Amino acid sequence: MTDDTDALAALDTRAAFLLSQLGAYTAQQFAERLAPLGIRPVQFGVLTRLRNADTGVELSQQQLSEALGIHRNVMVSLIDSLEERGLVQRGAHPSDRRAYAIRLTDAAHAVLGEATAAADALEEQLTVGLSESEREVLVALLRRITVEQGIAAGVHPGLAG
Amino acid sequence: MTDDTDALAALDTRAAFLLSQLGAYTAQQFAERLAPLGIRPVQFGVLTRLRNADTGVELSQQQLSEALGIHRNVMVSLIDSLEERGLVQRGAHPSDRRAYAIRLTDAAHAVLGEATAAADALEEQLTVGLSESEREVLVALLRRITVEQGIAAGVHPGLAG
DNA sequence: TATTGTTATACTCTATAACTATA
DNA sequence: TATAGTTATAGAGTATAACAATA
Repeated sequence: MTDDTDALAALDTRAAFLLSQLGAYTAQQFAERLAPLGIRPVQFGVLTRLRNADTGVELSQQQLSEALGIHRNVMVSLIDSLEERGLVQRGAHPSDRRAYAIRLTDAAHAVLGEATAAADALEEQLTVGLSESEREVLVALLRRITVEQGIAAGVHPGLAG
Repeated sequence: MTDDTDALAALDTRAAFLLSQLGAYTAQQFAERLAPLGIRPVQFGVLTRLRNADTGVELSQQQLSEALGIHRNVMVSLIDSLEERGLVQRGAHPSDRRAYAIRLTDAAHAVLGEATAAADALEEQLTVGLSESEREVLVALLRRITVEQGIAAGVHPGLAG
């Protein structure tokens, strides 16, 4: 075994490198699968957060920013793009005249369905070589790391502003 | 359980989301650990590739670009910055007068030692909650995914140009 | 006085094309 | 004719500061 092979093998035995490498690959693949729907992963995150809100609860841009770890300045153009795309509407906020109440349109629910199917397909693509129990072991280990590292559920650092 | 909790839990049961989330976090942590050394992850990749080269083999910028999946235009300023930092030198290429032979300096070997220590510390930080056998299971599963997806060993998509 | 949404600015990254010198 | 290195340019993304309206 040459020095070169040793060193390359060493990279592949580091969880840190593999996580970073696979994370970038996965994000790229997801972006490509979302592209035909006209949205990017960060916009999918906004739409998902809005869908997950309890019925009757009005989310402002500020609340969306905090929930997703995105700066409120960035949220402005993000909501702009979603509004132009016809996926959200800026409505009057019931209790704060400074804020907007961001609401999903019917078109957004349709797009969310297709985006969820894209996420399912990607999950299948990534774990095609694993048995169901292996997939569960992987997810359990990854979840334990996120908990240990204090990463909030559903908050993606790569989308942070 | 509310709709909100269901949906958040669902994100955390997707290997794809966890990989993307943890990958971004890991890359961020590594960048922060490298910052005191005055280099970024992509520069660490270049230095590592140079160190891994067989003794006597001269690597050109073009060869580095191909090995790391970075565009050659980007490699120019990358080598510029490493040269200004005193970590590499552009020497005459022995067999091609169009190309440079990129060589590591003594300072680079020192920095590589510290960077490797930083990578070790990050590996420890990420896997502190896992037993040694759990860490091995995780690495084995991640490696199988990279092989299945056709991701070349040591090539990081996030550094691609 | 603090907060919501907004805009402007600058800085970094990235993607593309084109140029030169050599092969 | 193709390749190695370089430069210029434009676009995207990000970070900071500041502003008007409202709390």
